[in-house]
Amino acid sequence: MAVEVLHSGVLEAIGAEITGGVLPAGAVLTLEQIQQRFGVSRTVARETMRSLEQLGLLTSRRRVGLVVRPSSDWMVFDPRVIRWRLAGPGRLGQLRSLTELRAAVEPVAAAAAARHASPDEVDALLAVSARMRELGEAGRLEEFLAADVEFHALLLRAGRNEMFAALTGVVAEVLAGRTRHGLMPSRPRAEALDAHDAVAAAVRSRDPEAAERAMTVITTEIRAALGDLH
Amino acid sequence: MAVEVLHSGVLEAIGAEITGGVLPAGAVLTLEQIQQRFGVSRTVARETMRSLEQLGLLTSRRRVGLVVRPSSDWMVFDPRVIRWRLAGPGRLGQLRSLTELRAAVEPVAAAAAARHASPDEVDALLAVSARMRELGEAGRLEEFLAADVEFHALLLRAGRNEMFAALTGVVAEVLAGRTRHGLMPSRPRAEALDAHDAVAAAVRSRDPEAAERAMTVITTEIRAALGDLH
DNA sequence: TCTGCCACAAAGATGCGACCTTTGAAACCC
DNA sequence: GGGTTTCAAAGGTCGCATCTTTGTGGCAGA
Repeated sequence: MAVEVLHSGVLEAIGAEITGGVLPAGAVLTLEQIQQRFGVSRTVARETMRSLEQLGLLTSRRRVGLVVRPSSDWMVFDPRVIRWRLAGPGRLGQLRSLTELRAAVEPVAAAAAARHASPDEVDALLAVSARMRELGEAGRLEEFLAADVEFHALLLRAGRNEMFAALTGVVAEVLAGRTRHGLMPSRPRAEALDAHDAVAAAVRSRDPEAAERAMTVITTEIRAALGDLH
Repeated sequence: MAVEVLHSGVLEAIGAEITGGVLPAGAVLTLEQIQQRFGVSRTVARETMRSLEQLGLLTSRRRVGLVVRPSSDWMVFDPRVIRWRLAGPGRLGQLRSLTELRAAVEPVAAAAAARHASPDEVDALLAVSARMRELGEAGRLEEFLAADVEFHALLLRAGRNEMFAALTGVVAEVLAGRTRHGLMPSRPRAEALDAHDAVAAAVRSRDPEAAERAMTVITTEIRAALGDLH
């Protein structure tokens, strides 16, 4: 990340504008405009355009320009798109739909983890859930968030399914988003800590059903917390 | 697809080689090689490289070249990556992981559809499930597949959750993949047809739990069919 | 001989400007 | 008025020049 190339800056700017609704579907850009606005060469403008095209944010048409596509065409699983949307208006809706996805996948992933996790992964899960309890009870929210992310990442990877593992980034964004938007109690609830312990314990005892149930407790609580914001 | 630009051809070729394992993780390409091998300009080689980079298939490092990344870094939700992998070796593993994802998401999506589907969508679901029965009993597999894809696409969209809707392409690929690989009986099983009807009926009567149960019947059957191939 | 610093070169990153190709749309003809 | 032709706008491709980063090998000192 350190040495981000030129192209990225332009991408970030336009990507945020499109996902944030500043540039609505149907709006038209041209390479020329991009070059002038950002003071970059055609090469860079073109590469940026290609990136945006791959994200489904726009399509390029000869003689017309770069046309912004409707949100239904966006690649909403892409981490960048998720980040932009969580940073813009409509972030609550985004958080809600992501949370529903989590609620669907994570229980099943927990069951898979109970079947396939390696001994090392089991140990790591237990260790992280213990750490979550310490940090949570000490009110160290920053570190608690990091541990929470690690817990879910471990679990998703332990299921030995690359599609689940690929959702690690999504879950991390959701967790971070919750914290950023004050949807977390100042001290994690004891039920949440217990549920994480229960998931880890179920994985250790190779009990898929128990793991699934315990994870469902977690996702249900999260959905409830989001629901309160209606 | 008609007017494919140059850049796409190169992308397809290299993308397929990487995802197919011809170019293993750690392999190194250079822009120069790409230019010569495909007879394209540096611009095209660069744009291709950017595309592959966004898909997580490789990273570019100065003084080194374009390094192929391990499969754990690939954006496995991207439709192109899915298509390439289903076309190459390891397609069965890919089909299996995608099916697990479906099994996790679709029941929840069915429940969401029961809550949020519009009257038009309900009608469409009922119509398509009826059509599936006709086509299935007539043994017209091609058309049956198309109707099947439409059914699941409708359902995913009706849940009013963009993340679910974004999985339409994944489901379509899985269904098509099953048919292509002879995992479908020559005549769809009556239980499957009944289950689709049951999902549609549950959505009509706004019964999320019933919709979820009925969809679980479908996904369970599919997983069983895949399991037989061990 | 081993260690560390430095210069060189390889390969990507960026920039430019010319020319090609497609295509929307206006001008024109029947 | 409708179909056809012409034109120009905007992306697509190209090749080359220059800049920047960084791996590597060589040289010098301990």
